[in-house]
Amino acid sequence: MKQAKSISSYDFKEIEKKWSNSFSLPINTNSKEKFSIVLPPPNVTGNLHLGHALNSTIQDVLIKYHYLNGTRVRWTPGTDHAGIATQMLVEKSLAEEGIDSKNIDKSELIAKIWKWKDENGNKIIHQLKKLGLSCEWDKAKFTLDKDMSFAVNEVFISLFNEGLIYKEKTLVNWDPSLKSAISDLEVVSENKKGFLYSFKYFLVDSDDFITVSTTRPETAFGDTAIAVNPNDNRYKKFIGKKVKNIFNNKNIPIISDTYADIEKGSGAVKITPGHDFNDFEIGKKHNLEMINILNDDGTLNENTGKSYQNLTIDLARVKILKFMKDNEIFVSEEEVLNTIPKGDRTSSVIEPLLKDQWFLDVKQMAIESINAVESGHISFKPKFWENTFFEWMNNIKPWCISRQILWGHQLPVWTCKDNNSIAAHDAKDALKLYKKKFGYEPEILIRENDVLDTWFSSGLWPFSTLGWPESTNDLKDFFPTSILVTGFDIIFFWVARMIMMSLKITGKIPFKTIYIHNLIRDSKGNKMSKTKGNVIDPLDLIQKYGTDSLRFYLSSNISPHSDLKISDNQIETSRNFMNKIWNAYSFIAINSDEHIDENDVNPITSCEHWITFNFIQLLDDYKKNIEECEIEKSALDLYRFFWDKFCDWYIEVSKITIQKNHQVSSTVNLLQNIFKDFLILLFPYCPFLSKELMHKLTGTGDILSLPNIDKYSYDIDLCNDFIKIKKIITSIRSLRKNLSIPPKEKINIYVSQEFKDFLDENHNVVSNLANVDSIESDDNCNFDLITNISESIKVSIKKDNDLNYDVQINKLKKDLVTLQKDLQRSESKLKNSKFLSSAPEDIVLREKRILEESTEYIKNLNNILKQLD
RNA sequence: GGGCGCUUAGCUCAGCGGGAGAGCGCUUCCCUUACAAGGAAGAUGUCACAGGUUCAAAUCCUGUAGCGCCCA
Repeated sequence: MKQAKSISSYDFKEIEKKWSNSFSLPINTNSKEKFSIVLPPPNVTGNLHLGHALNSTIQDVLIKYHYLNGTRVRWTPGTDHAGIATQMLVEKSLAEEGIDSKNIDKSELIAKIWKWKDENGNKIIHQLKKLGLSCEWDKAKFTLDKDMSFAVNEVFISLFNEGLIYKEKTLVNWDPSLKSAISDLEVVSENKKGFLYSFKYFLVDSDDFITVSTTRPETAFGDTAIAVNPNDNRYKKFIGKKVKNIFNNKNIPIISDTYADIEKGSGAVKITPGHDFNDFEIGKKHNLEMINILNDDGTLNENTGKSYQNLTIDLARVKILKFMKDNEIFVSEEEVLNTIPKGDRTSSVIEPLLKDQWFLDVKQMAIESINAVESGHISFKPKFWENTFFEWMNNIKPWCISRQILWGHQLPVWTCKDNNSIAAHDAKDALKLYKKKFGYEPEILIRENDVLDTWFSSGLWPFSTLGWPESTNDLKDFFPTSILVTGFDIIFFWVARMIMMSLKITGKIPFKTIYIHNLIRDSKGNKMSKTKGNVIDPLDLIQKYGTDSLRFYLSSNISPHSDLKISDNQIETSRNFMNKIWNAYSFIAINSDEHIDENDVNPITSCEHWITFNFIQLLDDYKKNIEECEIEKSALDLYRFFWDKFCDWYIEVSKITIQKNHQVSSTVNLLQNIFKDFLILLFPYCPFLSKELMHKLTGTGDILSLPNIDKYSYDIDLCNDFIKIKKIITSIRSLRKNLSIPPKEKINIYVSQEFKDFLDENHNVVSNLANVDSIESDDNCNFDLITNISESIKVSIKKDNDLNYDVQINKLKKDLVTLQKDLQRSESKLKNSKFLSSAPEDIVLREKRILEESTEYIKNLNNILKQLD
């Protein structure tokens, strides 16, 4: 062995510092193949969390792999303006300074939000960059960029002109703290203990009454009917009559509708069309009056009378219950679990409220999206997510796209006094178009104040980021994109809307594959949340274990069926793997000259043939798995190949070859080459370590294409020889262990003459790796042996009375039992004529082989055991 | 209430029609000159339960139970 060079130890921090920001990929100009991804834009308010790390690592593995495979790749990053979240955040920080945002001029507040964005909005991008991603950072977009906004307007105008975007006064989800409408998707249900109150409505001029139940007694001010089921014998006689609503002094009708469930409660239900989505439908059907009883901030309004006006709902509820009791119409209260709708951003209780809002009719777009998935033009991976997608798309409702907040894309709609509206890019255009459309000059055109739902602009992301509506080369080359990688939580919010928008606006699918990955949970399986205080910061993990370790951990532990429970142990396993690779490089470095000859890769020893064969196999599986997006399988293959094969056997055998053989250059060259090519395969997963070691090995950190596999060759017979050698080495070590022979003590072993001839050629390997002195034939030996036997390999050492054979005997006995089971199974299978006629030939042959081998094996084992007893 | 997913070694999870696997943990031995973040040799399972299909089921089908998620 050559003189040891000074070898540093694995220090990921140094490596990461050295190679940070060096992962932009040169363009594969010659390729016609294209592979493109758009990064799900994180919110500008965001901080890097493990979900981002997982999400972007998956994409990075795919991008780097496809790049190495010679494809032209494009990965566009960017950020989302996150309307509600960002505005709330800025308002909160203003409040901390003692400034109430309500007292600030609108344009001033918008300016403050922009200032915040300019100062803090790139934080998440900087954090993402730490991961070593091959995004095209210089092409990063922000959803409020000029060109993105232009695209938004363009889409809006087109949908508006088609009549799909319209304004309607209807019941919407109203967030009283935001004073804005939100979409049904942004409402989350929360279970909470509450009460179901029952009270009486007396019929007009009668002592008869109907009992109704509600969890929201204060809405009685808005009750405009009582519904009973037409088949309910108790109430049939009341249908068409009226009850007196003493809360709003109206006589309200008793209507007949199957909506009232005979079995439920009293069977009669109060109808509040102004504050309940179901009741709203009933109200429309029966032409009922709709009374709004709430102010925009959620307090009661003038329609509830002076003594209730401006009370909060909680206070009003207490008061109205007292009123019911005082007036002897209160019947009962019962504790129940009810679902409270809350805003996903604000956690405020959401009120259904009658409001003028803008909607996008997505029904037809949804049908076309379903078709695209059903026909296989777009496919989900794992496929079962398609069901979730279909379920939602089949029940889709018009999308409320207007928000009464400041931060976002202002609706490009101008309205005249006479309520005619026109959509346009700017006021000048609007005027021109208005005249053209309506045939006269409007008195004054006023732009809508509302801004669009944030998801409207992100719905255009796959094509707007590539330059649409301009017909750019990027759009031509990289749209539709190849794959979308995202979490299941935004299938409805984002994925579905991108599909709808893309099909509608461009006539093309936005992406061919949707790769849905799961969540990352804490080690106990709990969802990470700030309130629980169990959030693990990926940057902390990077600090502790290194970026490559985190990336390798994440990409090798994805599971399509279950969430990923973060585990320090497993990250450590990845870190150990990095260290192993580093150290293997040290070994190679110590034993190699300055340069590597990339063409000298002819295997000589059986081990070299074997490792070459295995590397070719690895590359094959690796490509197949990544192309199927099963990056965790490739990661595991890399691990197994490198640790179990490359290090445990190939390096160990190479040591012997290098030590014993003076002509080592071919050995070292092959070692270097396979290691170098392994680094290429590692690169998509662990870019820092790969680049560093590539740099050390070749003098350049360039990793530009997948290994050229054609230069490798192997002889399968020699591969099989090495498998035999491995087995005998293991067998000797096992025997040594079972007999408690110290590892350092050299032993003589005895094998069959035939096997001895085979081993002679490989004497060095066996004697070194099993610490064997001599290998003799057992044919004519005149003393007792103790034997280890496995499959066709039998190895013995001389019996020595100082040794204890019990462990070995027990092992052999145990083996015997297992073998007898195997034998029985094979026998019964082969006796079965149906098995012989139905099973495929290779299975039958294998069964026959097992039978033969285990028979022979058992015979030998029995003989040996007999001798030992 | 509707839908989806899961149940395999002590723990975390692969495998998804033909001889039960990995990592961590565990046992024993070894600081052997790439690596103790390491090496060697091991132990460990009615593959949730019950039926069915099949020559053959952890794997496919049906049902049951438990856990989790989504929608209402």
